[in-house]
Amino acid sequence: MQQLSEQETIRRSSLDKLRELGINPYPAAEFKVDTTAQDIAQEYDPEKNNFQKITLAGRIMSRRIMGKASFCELQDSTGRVQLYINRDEICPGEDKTLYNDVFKKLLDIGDFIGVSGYAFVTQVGERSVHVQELTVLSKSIRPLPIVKEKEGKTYDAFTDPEQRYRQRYVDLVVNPKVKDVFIKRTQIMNTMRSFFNEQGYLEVETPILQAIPGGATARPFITHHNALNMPLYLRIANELYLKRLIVGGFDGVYEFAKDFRNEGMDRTHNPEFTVMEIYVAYKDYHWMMNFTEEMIERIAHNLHGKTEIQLGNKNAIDFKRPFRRVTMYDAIHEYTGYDISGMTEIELREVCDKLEIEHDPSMGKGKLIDEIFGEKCESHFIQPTFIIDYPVEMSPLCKKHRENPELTERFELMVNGKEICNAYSELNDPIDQYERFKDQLTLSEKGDDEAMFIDHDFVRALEYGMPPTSGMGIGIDRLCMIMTNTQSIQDVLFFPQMKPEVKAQKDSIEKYIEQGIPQEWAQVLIDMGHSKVSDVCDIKFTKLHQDICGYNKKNKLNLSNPKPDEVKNWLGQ
RNA sequence: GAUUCAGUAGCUCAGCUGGUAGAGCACAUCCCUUUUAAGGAUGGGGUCCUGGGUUCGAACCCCAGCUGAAUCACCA
Repeated sequence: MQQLSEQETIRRSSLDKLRELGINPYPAAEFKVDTTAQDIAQEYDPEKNNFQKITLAGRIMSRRIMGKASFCELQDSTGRVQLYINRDEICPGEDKTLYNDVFKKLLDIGDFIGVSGYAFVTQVGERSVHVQELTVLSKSIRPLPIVKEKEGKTYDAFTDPEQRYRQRYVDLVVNPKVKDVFIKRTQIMNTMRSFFNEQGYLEVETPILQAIPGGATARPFITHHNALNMPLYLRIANELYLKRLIVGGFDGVYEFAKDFRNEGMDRTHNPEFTVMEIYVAYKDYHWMMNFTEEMIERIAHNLHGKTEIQLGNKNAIDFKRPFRRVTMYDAIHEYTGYDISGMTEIELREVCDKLEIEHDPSMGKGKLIDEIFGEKCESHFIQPTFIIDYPVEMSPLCKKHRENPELTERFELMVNGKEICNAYSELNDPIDQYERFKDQLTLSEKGDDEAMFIDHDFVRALEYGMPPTSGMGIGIDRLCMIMTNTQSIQDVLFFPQMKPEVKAQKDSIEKYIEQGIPQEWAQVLIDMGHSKVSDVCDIKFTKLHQDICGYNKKNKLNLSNPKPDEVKNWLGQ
């Protein structure tokens, strides 16, 4: 057990004292709440004299204790409300324990309480609840960081990103704005759901553990199934499974899917992330562009009541339909001056050299074009723009362009210089699909470690016949970042991936005793922060003797100090 | 993976040129009151990230490491 801080020790002793008073600090019974902080803030009207018999519950977030009357702030899921607590009101009889001891001494910031009483307005004009009954609902034995605010200025904010992400529960309690982002995230997903459901499309679930990680180009996470004794991969996409369902006869299917990619982490990448993919039969990518526009416009509108969204303090983005549409070749022409249509791989390499774009022999035509676009064009598309008609090499699951076999019927939606959607007229020609998979195999042999695997079962499904279909995938996390104006993917994920918290390896007390150190002193050594017997033995016995005697005195342990020679013996020196 | 910056009390942070570790909030004891990041008095609380080095002396300088952040690279 780690050494407790003074504040933690005090809270634990408060816990015991509550029990001695016959108060269960963790009661089991339901506590019936009928009012929230928000109700009082929005609907309480002193003239109407409403909210005169109410019960609410939450955490104590601040206290101002005075003689026989106190104020504290109660925070529930909707916000905060001030409570006025009067000694003689909550303790009508002779026994003032509930106020003097329980409220004033044994309760702390962070504790959950339930209160009953009536709403009123204080002399300073703040809407408050006059408490008549107080119930302890749950004791907090670890102090919360205290954030205070006055006139819009925040004091002592809980800001350390590492702690905020690792202990999101604390972040949520003390930084109320954090909650808003996550509420909006759910609103965004709900808007999409109802948009799809209105059209009669079916929300489905497909496997996360896949024998062949398909549907995208990325390095997967690998795991192992013991009973089958075979490797399984966490999905990098769900595309191939959703298309199988279109083969099976659904007209429209969609899934909000957690995908996993074994790649770097940064402001826009988390190893697990959420993608929504939708597939609709008998449609093409033109239809899908219109559909996507309508969806995005509706999301923006439902969230903000308008289609314009301020990003940071520079770009305002307008999601009003229609979005601009630019072919990839035109985009490259626009920003580099080169017309690359019809160019061979060798010519493309020359263009890359002139533009000072790095390339290596493993890159095919598609990858080269992708590099040029990514390097020179992508960042320019701030307002929502569909980039359409990608080269065939970089889109192995996409149908060839109806007019130009070098291209595919694909679009990506760029917003604020970042891609958020990807969509195709889906490739449904099984023979073409098989050939494209084989091309991927060649790429992989050339050294591209992200090229796709061949999914023979998927080809078999296509052989049975898939109707013309258009599909679209959208990164929910990045969409949320744009829609909530946040800069980091960690801000839209409750629990972003972190490096594990490092815990020093500790030897147990038994190991100290085995070494020959008496139990009481072994405990002292552990309390002093020594974690390894071997390390302790390396300390000079004279120094250690001084240290432990000092510790004994300082902490008033009342142990009788050992002699230096005894310490020497413990350590085997 | 590279570069830069950072790590001091429960939280936010100060600590000058190397010389006895500080403030506000939180906590404890007390005073007082329908108060507003309440106020007043007193008090407790520290592995100055870790390990080496330089020095009479290191929170501070040097080296190495750990952790985090930002930027870049990788990655749709």
